[in-house]
Amino acid sequence: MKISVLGEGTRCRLCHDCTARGFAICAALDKTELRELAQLSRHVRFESGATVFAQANIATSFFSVHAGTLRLYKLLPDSRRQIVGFALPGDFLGLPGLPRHEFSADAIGRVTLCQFSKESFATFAENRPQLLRRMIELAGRELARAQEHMVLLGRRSAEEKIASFLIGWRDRLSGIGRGGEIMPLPMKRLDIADHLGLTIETVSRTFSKLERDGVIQTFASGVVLLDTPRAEALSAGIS
Amino acid sequence: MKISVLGEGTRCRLCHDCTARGFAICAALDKTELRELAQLSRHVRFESGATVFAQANIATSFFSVHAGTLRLYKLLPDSRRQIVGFALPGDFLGLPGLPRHEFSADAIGRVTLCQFSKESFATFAENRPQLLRRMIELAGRELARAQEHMVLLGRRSAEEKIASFLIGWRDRLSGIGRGGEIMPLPMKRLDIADHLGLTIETVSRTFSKLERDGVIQTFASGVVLLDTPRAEALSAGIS
DNA sequence: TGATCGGGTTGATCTCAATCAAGGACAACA
DNA sequence: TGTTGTCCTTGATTGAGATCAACCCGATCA
Repeated sequence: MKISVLGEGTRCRLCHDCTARGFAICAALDKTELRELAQLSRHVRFESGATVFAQANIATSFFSVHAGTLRLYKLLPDSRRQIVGFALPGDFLGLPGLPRHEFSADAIGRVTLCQFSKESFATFAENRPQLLRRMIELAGRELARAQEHMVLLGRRSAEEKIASFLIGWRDRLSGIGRGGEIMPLPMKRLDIADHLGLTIETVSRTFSKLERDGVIQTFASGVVLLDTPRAEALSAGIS
Repeated sequence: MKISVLGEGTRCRLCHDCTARGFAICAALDKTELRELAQLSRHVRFESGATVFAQANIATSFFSVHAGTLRLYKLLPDSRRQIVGFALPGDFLGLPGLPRHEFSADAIGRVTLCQFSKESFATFAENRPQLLRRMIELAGRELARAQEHMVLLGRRSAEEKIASFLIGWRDRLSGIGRGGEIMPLPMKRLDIADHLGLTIETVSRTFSKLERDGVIQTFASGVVLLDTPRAEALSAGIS
């Protein structure tokens, strides 16, 4: 496995001016606690395509995404794949109470994470209601996102799916201060297809259609929303 | 709204020999706390079809299901519907951190719930790590279920969807001690369709096919799994 | 310079589930 | 007893997206 642990010296510096701290689990902690938690963590890096953890394996760690994007997915025995989400900086991976990983996670491009042993994190959190409440909050937000995605998978057309995906991605990026004219899409067409319950061909055709209709413009570096109201209408299911 | 609040006298009796207590959040509480929490709750009853709360409304209460089944669903503006789940006794409804209801909930048959004001529940939970951890656990379990459902919606055939649904329903019922030869399905065909991303006709046809193939047998009162291994194989995606 | 490869696009055809349409079973009720 | 309404089933047809197939483009490399 392509995993490299960064040196001890890097640890605190990373935590100190961590760009993800505002939205990560750490937001619930004061300075002292932050330092204490940093002692329990190690920073790990994964190169593009590397698997951080695999579905059904015993989960021994929690992770907090520091930089990069991950795809989180479940596989069926015949290798059909459903990407249940993409993780961005600030996202917390792992759930107390479930002994095994519920999905696999791998890096899209280079990724760095804070890794905590489940036990030590649990001990640390045990009597810190503020941190526990923060975990509930993050879990709730994740659950809301999952439910919204069920609507997409169960009840939307291909065009609506792509539009929803783009609007949702834009919102997530701007939520972590990465908004901008041109929106990077680090994942491949196949990832998008497996996220939206489509095939790669349908994704490609739908991008082409949206471009032909003047809703978006695609570049190697990402996508620009030309007709945001139209995209938002499609995303909302008005049409 | 068809809502009736049960008398004060009923309150404690219900809590005392509550059939859902073992799997509800209350499982995290000791006797004293349980009594204290009971003070904050009121028991409410909804008749079949009544709406407990509606999507996008301000959430002022949390609920814990005491008896009955609810459908939890999201609507698109043009009235397409996705049922994101069914709630059973022990399920907790509502999430701290989100001001509005993320979905609507209504009763399938008669339902009774424990209702808590969000504020008083939050105050009660504030410094009870055990309760907070229990909430994380329940949220995590719910999230895992949501992700499994995404696989179903995005990557499974109609036949696999129905088989998965039946197996999942069986497991949930047995998880709350309601397992049995004949499995009641309180929801209508349309509910199943809107849960699985199908139409009512496809659900009906697929039930017929599974019955023709000797996998299930349907009765007015529910369904019997005749060929469980076959149903489980379909459910797992092996076929 | 050409060969190879991964990722993406586009066209032709097929298929599974949606849609359209009709009718059956059963309960509630006048 | 017939009427109405709800829920479910079944058949015929359609259509959105899957599948099959070909090709494009840029990067890498011999």
